[in-house]
Amino acid sequence: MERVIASGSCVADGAASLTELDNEMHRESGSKSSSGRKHRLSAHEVLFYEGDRADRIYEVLDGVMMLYKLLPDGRRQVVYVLRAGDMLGFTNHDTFDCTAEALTAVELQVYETREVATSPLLQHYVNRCLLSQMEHLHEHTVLLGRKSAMERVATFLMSLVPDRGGANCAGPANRDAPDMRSVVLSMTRQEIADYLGLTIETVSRVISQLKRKGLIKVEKQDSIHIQNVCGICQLTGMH
Amino acid sequence: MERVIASGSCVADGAASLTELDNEMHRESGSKSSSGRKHRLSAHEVLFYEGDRADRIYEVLDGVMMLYKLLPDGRRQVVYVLRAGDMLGFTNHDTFDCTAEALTAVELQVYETREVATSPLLQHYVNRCLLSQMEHLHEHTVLLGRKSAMERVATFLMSLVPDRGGANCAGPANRDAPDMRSVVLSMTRQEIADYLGLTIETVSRVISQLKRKGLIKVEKQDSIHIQNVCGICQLTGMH
DNA sequence: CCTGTTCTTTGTTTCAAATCAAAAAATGTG
DNA sequence: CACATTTTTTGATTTGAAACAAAGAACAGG
Repeated sequence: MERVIASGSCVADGAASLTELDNEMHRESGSKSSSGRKHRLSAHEVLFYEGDRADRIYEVLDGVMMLYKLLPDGRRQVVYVLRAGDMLGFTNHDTFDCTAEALTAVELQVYETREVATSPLLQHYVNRCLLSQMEHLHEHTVLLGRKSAMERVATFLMSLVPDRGGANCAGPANRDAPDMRSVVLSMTRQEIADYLGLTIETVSRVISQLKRKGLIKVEKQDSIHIQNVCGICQLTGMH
Repeated sequence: MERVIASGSCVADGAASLTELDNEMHRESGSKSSSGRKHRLSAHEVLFYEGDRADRIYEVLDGVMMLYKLLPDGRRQVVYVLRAGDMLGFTNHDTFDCTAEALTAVELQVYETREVATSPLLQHYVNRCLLSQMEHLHEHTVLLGRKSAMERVATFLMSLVPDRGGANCAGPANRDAPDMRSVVLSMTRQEIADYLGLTIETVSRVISQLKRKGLIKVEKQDSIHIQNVCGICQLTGMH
């Protein structure tokens, strides 16, 4: 992945299949009138660029996306990671303030802006998403402003453990044996680094440290087995 | 100011005077039915603590407030600075996720949660605020994750220059001679440090550097004369 | 106006993470 | 499956900001 400092260009239009029924992933208010189109992205495809005209909002039905911003010299900061149920694309202005890129293959529900304005149900759901994102951003602000590299990585890992790091966790995942969980990162080391405000080398080193301490086991690059959830949790700086 | 790691306790109830008319500071949709109460805080008074039950939301009519979070060991991160027109207190849950403290004397408009639910006008305004805060948090995330100390302070100063750092700037302020502006910080060095993810010493040193370079002049502790807006702007990392 | 307190600045030292460099794994492709 | 490419890991060194320390300014209150 080259770190181009591009901008402009827009949605890579894909198969806009009119899909069956609203998936039951919504924790909130059952069905949300499945009038809209669906949109599919493959991994690392860009949905929209910062500065593009904003005319629709999206709900992640499946897969993982990220929002990021670039500085002119190429430094990147991932500002948000979106998973099933999360919404993206809302803005105060008529342009997007971040670039949205798929981390994995992604399925999206597409809503027109006016569609949101007319549906109170949808509006309510969008609002819930906004508030939940805001809260998460507050938490992430603390991470970036005040936590050590080890604390950042530990916090990141905990956020992937179902029912431990808030709502935003990776898929179904196994919650069988206590203190023995597997999490799927869905991000490269570089993406994790750009999310946690670190370098790729530091992320790698911290993961190695945790491995050496026996707290985690790296199954695949992308998949980490957390041997000791409590141990990791102690390292987040929050306990 | 001692850095207590307290929590609990609640709103220091003050003079809930029923005030005249809606102030005309609202850029949005003229009058917002001035049914509500007003609330006044003096500098460094806490409006609510993280974890307190959330039952009302507030609009800053005058003065400056901050939202912050504490880690158990006392590290603090200021996650947002609120000025006239900004709203605070909305949450996904029934508790606040941050502590809200006045940086200066503050006047607030108080809205009951149900009040917001019933007024479409108010709801619309709250939404605009949410989106604008979100956008600002994204920008601040980049600052905390990727910018140097110098870039952080320069960005902070620019945010206080009217019509240069987005909406969130200090009061009316003078926009007379080009390239000659005075900004009021409304924050101590410690508060700035906790906002920018730095230490008080680093903030002080960077300000001294800017002083030596002749880009700024410190009038009072709290008030900085920006001699060369372009110069500071070049240092934000965004140009 | 003096006096204690708090806040800010400046100097010195330390350290965690960045940078630079290169080997080792993993991944993809003809 | 061998080869080229990308990603990750590990090592050595540098560096920017933190931590520690202390002097100097600003401020509050009697």
